[in-house]
Amino acid sequence: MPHPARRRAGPLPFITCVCRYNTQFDFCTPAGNATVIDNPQYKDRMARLEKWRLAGIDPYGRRVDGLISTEQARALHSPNLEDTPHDGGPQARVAGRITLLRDIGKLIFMTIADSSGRLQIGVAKQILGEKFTTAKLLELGDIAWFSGKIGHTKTGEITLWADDFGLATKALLPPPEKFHGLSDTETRYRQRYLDLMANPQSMEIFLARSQIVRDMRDFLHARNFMEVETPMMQSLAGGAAARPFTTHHHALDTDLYLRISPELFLKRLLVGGIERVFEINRNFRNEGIDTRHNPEFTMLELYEAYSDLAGMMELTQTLVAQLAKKRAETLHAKQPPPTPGASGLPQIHLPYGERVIDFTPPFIKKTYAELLWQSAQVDLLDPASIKAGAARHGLENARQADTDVLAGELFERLAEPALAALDQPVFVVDYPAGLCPLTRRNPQQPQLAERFELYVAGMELANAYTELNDPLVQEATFGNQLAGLKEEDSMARMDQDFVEALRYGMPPAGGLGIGIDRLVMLLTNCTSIRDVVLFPQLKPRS
RNA sequence: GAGAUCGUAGCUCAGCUGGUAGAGCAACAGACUUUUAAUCUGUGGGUCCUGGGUUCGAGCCCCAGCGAUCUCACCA
Repeated sequence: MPHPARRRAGPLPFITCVCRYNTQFDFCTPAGNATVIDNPQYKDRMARLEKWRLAGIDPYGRRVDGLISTEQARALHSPNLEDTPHDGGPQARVAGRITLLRDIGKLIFMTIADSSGRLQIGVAKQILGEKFTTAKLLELGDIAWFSGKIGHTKTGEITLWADDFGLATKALLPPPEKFHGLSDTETRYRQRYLDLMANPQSMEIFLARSQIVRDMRDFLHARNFMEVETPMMQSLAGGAAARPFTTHHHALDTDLYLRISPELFLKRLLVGGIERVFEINRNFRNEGIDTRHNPEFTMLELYEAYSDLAGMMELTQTLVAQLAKKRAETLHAKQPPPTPGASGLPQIHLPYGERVIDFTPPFIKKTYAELLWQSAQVDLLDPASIKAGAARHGLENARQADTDVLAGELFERLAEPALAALDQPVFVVDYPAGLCPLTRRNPQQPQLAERFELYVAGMELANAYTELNDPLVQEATFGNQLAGLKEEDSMARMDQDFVEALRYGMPPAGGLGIGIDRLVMLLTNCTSIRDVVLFPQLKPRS
């Protein structure tokens, strides 16, 4: 089986060899990396590495059996200190990175960190015997395992008294400063591993993110949704309005786009008979980067046959409130809630930046028209009023542009800031139809579409609608878009295959998208998306 | 795209009106059997982001560039 050629990025020189699959692999040597060579502590640690080798120990060890987490080890100690002897309760074996080291002669206290937390290790010459000399070689940043009895010190710190240990991995570069951690934002993002090892708060955010996504999947599976994966490389980037990234497939000699939305493929699955379907995965949009936008971001998108906007609203509210409740309980286990429940009803409060968001359902519901009227004194259903409002507020394209587009601009400029001031999630409903080419229109008021967006702290968190399943209307809408918009706006590209799928019949359905990164931001009190994306996109270092 | 702020030791940060580059942690040498950011004694460590300019003299002032953060703009 042929292997794809792999190349490691970076400024290092490459040595190319031919492996037995007759495929070229590149390996980089550390020799060319000036920043490493110039670091004097690197040389000191290289010397230490040799000492391990001279002691007959491979500084890059192998598998370690019988490990428990530091959290489990800690739990082996009885809650009452006196019930476990200070110098020896149950036997345990733990492993982790050495984050603190206090050498006081014939006794060394180390603090090791694993993904569950931290634990103090007592390394005493009296207990460890001859191996103590080797243990003295351990330094900050090394990864090691320790066996011993769980006890405590006279100050009450739960401690594993090591009777055996091993070096798992030697660290050749020093870890970040032990007390202040790593605060340089650029290094935190570019070398996230340093952030994770030095800043427990950062680790906690990504653990929380993982838990949130997992709970979301559980929630959807409980409602009989089926998870799927649809193409990320599409020959037409549809389902949203955004500039796509372009790439090229050599064998097919064809340009492809990274998807900006999975929508049109998920709806094809509705046609195929998958009645409840969801996907949690990346979308890619070639647009600006700021505290709320990363070029690749994770979306939950789901479709439910025989449902509609109201169904999506119930699902969204239940899901978001449930996730927020769990998060609040986690936080409140550590510290009391920011505000006490006022009315005796269960309250779900989470801190966000300077304020506290109340996720207690039901969420507020406001119509697009009423928000537009309050903020811009414009009547959504009166084109003349919109035109006048656009002119009044100095929109450049007030004369020629479509009134729904103008209303959308006024809404973003004037109504969204007002939404940002609210400390509760808000459903904005009844969007102008011209802004919703994939949405079913309101039968009573055809100018409006059956769509909502959920705003929290001024962020668009969710977007949902009653799906348009009439192929004739869909084709006409695509056609109108095609006529009116620029080439680079991908909604303007007619997806004939999708329209054909609709002709076979797509059940009436509700559809929903939730921005996972933004949801995690809200639930973990992060005001920048870069703090909830492990490796956010930054400019390459020159 | 515009503005503001920032870039100094491995890390966290000082640096006065422009006058020989500083601290803590980390490192190195040593002491220490209950520490908790251990402590104590001693030592070494710098492309002050890069390139120009002004000046007798620039970490500091000026210009340009690179990178970052935030705000605004763009983004249905």
